[in-house]
Amino acid sequence: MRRASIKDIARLANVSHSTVSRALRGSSLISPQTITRIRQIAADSGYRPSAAARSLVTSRSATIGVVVTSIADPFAAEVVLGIEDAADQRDYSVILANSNAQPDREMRVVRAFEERRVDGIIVTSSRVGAVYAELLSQTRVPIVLLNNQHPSEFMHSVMIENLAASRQATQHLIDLGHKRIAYIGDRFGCQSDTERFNGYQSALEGASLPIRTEYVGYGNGTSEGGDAAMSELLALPQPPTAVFCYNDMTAFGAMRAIAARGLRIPADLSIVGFDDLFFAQFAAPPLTTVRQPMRDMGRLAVESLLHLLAGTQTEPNLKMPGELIVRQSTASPQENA
Amino acid sequence: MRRASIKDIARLANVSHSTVSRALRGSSLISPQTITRIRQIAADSGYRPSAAARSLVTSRSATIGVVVTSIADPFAAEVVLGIEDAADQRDYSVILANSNAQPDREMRVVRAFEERRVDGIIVTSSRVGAVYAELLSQTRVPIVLLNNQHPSEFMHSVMIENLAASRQATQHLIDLGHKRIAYIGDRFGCQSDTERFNGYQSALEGASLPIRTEYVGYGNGTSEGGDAAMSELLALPQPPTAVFCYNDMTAFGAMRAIAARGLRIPADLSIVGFDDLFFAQFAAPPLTTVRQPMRDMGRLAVESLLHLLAGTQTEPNLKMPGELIVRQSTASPQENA
DNA sequence: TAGGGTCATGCACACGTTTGCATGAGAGGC
DNA sequence: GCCTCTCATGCAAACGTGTGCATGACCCTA
Repeated sequence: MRRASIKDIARLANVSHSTVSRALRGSSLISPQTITRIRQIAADSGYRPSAAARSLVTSRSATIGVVVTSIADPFAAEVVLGIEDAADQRDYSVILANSNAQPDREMRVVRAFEERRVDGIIVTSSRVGAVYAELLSQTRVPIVLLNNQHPSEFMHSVMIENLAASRQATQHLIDLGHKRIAYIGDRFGCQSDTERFNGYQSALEGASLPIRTEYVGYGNGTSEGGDAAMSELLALPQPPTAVFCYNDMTAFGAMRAIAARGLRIPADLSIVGFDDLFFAQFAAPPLTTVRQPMRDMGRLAVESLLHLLAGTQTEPNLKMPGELIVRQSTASPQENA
Repeated sequence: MRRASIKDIARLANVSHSTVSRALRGSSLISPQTITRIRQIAADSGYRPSAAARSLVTSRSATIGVVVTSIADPFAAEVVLGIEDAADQRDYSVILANSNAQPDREMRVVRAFEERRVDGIIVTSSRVGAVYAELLSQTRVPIVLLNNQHPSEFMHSVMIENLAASRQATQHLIDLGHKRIAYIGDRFGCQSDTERFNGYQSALEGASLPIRTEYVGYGNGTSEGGDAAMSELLALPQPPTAVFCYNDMTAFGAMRAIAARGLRIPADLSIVGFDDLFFAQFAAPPLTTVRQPMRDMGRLAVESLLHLLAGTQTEPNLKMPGELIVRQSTASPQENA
């Protein structure tokens, strides 16, 4: 059986379908009694307006498309939670797509978004290159990038304040008395990595500590990468006493490599992560890390997008502050180290 | 500027818009030359068919709605990854909605799905009660429940084989020589909890071990719940030597409670979880647990839904096997225990 | 009582697609 | 040369909603 349409309601109420349309939208053209009467009938018959028909005539879909590399990435999941929450409050729906960092998949995703006429797109932590950025910019849909890894001035963005946060995290290690501080980054050199490395470097320089190239390890943002990079650092003749990691996943891998060699955290080595994933507090020991306000960043991305849609003027490039969360993976270095 | 429509393409190609429609869909009514010519023109002008217009006439939206309690829940995230992957392969899009277990939010979600005329709905790990189930069953959209907590025969479902998996997990502890084995469940007594408890009970009975009520703790599926329940177990005059937890989050909380008292895992206590969340391997020590094939369950839910849509006959209630993953959180009990 | 003004409602078109049916052009058989 | 058949294409309606404009009822004023 067909779903009830606006015309069915009109027949039941002995009015024209335009009156029903206006009544349901609360138009001031319709008398209050008619409005309540029609609304009652609509509710009784379980009427649901067709979003497709509406968007066909209004050319707005009340839908935003969200691209993540993988929703199984806890960072992305938290961001999407914030996005969906903010979208829901404004009666927007969220279409989710995983890119898996596969170029062909990215293409399909954008195409699907265009066909569905999403009102806007939010892309989180994209690592895909210039080609994709160009593709995105060609589509006429407003776009907000969240922690994007390819700077592009013409788009709106929400970013974490990488430099200041990394400097603070490194300073924390310096304050504890560490002098041999390593950094495990992301070998693909995305923007976050560059900025976090700069913060690390800046803190060391501020403390007149040397930047030793052998203390700069290269992971890939995953635990495996952190494990491998940490293993190399530990094989050095004079290993570091503290390590600042590009992100928590890298830190988890590093911690595993440390434990595998029978070393203790923080007695033998201090570790600092970045993100404050939910699991950071359950690591052994609980991980000192920089908290990214992931949900708020998601919410902010939605607000930024809606401003873009409404045409209201706003700051296009938003920076959110990170917050250092000190737990038990950091301590002063041992005397004999 | 308006997006190019099928009529714009028709004008460019000097044909009627119906010919364009058929050509793009590859109808055999249109000559091959015309098809390639029209497709070329459409590609050149960046034409994207309007999903809204199409779904208006076909009354199919190529969209499935997914309800999760929270996408930040790692279990839900993995499931959704599988869902989105399978959906993408069939050219379906996924609309994601978080219920946060709030009844009013549930209502809004279902309403939004109905308005968007989703072809089907997948609900994962729903804990909401009979009212919601009734609401769901009233909507005429096909529904597949994944690890649902309220048995309802009339709907399709994908479930983990709780009983067998729990029995196996408990048997693993029995095989290690444990005799005082506790279970930390979910106080809200959802279906998964009941089934897992039954598996635990069945294994103990098989080994002629007594079921001691003081060894049945009540968490709530979160780490806090596990922490509290474990604390009570440890306060017993004769604490257990092994604990089987309702899920990994509960196990993480239990491990924290154990560590807080200076006890060691697995020397003093063995712990088994359920889910095999990504983080289980990084716990201290890495957690022995039952793996749920979360992504495959998500994929299967999509296939089940599409069968439902196509009207093809299939098994409505699918059960997936769990797999015991033995890591380092379980060992034989100490002699003096 | 005629005219103007306000208010509530209806008419008809538009949005972009799919699809049943009609149409027109050839080709082939008688 | 006419009829029929096939093949490629066009016409027009339909899906469900929003909205500019017209319409009709009613009231008020002169």
